[in-house]
Amino acid sequence: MRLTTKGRFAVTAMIDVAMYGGNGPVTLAAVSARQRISLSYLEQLFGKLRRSGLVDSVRGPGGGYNLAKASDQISVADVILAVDEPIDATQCGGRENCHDDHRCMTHDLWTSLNDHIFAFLSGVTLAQLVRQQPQRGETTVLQDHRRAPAGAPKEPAPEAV
Amino acid sequence: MRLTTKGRFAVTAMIDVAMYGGNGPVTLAAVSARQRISLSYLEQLFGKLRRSGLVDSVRGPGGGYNLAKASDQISVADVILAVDEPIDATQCGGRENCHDDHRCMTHDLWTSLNDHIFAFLSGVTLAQLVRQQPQRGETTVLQDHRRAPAGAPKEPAPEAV
DNA sequence: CCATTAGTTGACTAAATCGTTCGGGTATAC
DNA sequence: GTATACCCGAACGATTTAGTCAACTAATGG
Repeated sequence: MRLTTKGRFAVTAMIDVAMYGGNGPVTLAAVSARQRISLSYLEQLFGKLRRSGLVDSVRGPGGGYNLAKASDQISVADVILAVDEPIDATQCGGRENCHDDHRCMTHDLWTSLNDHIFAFLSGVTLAQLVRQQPQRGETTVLQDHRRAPAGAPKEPAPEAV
Repeated sequence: MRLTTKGRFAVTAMIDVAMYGGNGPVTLAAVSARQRISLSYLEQLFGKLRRSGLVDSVRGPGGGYNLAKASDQISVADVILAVDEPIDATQCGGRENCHDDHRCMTHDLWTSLNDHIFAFLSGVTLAQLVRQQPQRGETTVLQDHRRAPAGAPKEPAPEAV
């Protein structure tokens, strides 16, 4: 399980679709405007989300994206797995990587870690996240994931662990 | 909390120091040879680990690195935080990023996520990891984190989540 | 039918990060 | 004073990130 900003973008966009998808498909242009994510980047992400079966696309005017499943059936882990490719192919028991025939020392650690994080993220659904949102009427901005400019004052954000 | 292979390298190396540091400092050259990590990369990582107070260095012949604290006082989270810079400076309550005065939608999600992962990694100490290792005599290879070659058969590793 | 809307695809880019290599320093033990 | 080992920084190729551009296809509305 890799954790980058890419997954955050995808989750943010999916929440947006979940929130605004009540009446008809949500267009990526609308998501882009609301969440300040580049349209083309969203296209890339939703291409993966669609191929992973998390969203359905409707082409033509009035088209856009719908969640393929109910929002309580889509977990954060699903979204992140769809867009973030797996971190590592080095399976220790395997062939080329671990030389000699020694067993990988950190194998158990990372297996356990991955399992734990995955379990946690699998337990968080889009529905839960939507429910947490303050239901303001119009364009609720989620979060700007863009990196702060280099010269910005660097007070440590408590959540930026 | 960012999760990349960089942190894995650092943890692997720290486990090596914990295991072989019984009698005197451990040289990075030895770690490099045992764990197949580039010496210069180790130097970079241990520079950060030293500045974070996780290891002490001894210069000159017979020198090397010692753990600055007992191995049960150093957590995986400590190591990863030392070498992996924080993923994101976008603190939602903040200035430039979230426009208007809306609160960040995913703020709670990522705070909770970070806390959870951080708590998990904080609970895993080097001592626990060392204890898990099969105590073979000589050079126990931990794990080769290098990416598998492009053409390799892509059977999905169960732990590569 | 046909123009418009909107998804789909692919190539291409700048920047950042990753892992590594190189070349020089500086402190210390022998 | 020389070998050892930490220390520092520059540079590099490969990969990932985030974003742009352009061409294409499908479906709707008039």
